[in-house]
Amino acid sequence: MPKYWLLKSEPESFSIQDLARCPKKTTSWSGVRNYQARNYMRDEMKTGDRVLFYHSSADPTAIVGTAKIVKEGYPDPTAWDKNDDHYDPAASPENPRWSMVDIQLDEIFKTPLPLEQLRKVAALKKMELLRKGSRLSVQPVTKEEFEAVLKLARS
DNA sequence: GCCAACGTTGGC
DNA sequence: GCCAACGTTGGC
Repeated sequence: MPKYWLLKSEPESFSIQDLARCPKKTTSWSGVRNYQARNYMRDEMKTGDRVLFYHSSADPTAIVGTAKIVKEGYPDPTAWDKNDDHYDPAASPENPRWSMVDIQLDEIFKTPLPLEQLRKVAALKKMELLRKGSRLSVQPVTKEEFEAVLKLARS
C-alpha cells in the first residue's frame, strides 16, 4: 500500500516546471532542515509513494501536480557543503544529520488548485496544509485527501 | 529541563 | 511588508 505525501516548494527556487526539465524528470529533495520533515523522508517514505507538489509563496499558492518517490531516504550532501544555502556545520559525511529522497514527476495539473479552492472542499477539511499555522514542508496526506485532490484536478 | 529570545515560514 | 505561528537555541 503506497502512502501519500505533500511536498512544498517555492517556485522561485524550484517549481514543478523545473522538475519537468530535470533528467528523467527526477530530482533529489535536498535542503530540508526540519526534523519532523526529515523523519518522514528518512523513515517513512517508500518507493512508489505518491506526492502532491505544492507551490508556496506563489501567486496563487496552489497544488500544481503529482510526483512519486523513486529513491528512499539517504544522506543529504548539501548539509556539509559550505557553499550551499542550507549548509549545516553540525553535519558531515560521517554524521549526515539530514536526509532526502528522490522524486519523479508524474503529472502537472492543467489547472493548479489554489488554497482558496481547496478550502471549499469538505473532504479536505482536516488536511494539514489547510490548518492554520501549518508550516511543515513535508506532510503526510490521507488516501482520501489525495484522491479528492486528484478528482478536483480532473473536474 | 525551562523558557525567553530569536529566526523562519508562509499566507495575506 | 506584515505578522501569526511556529521551531531552535542557549543561558540559567
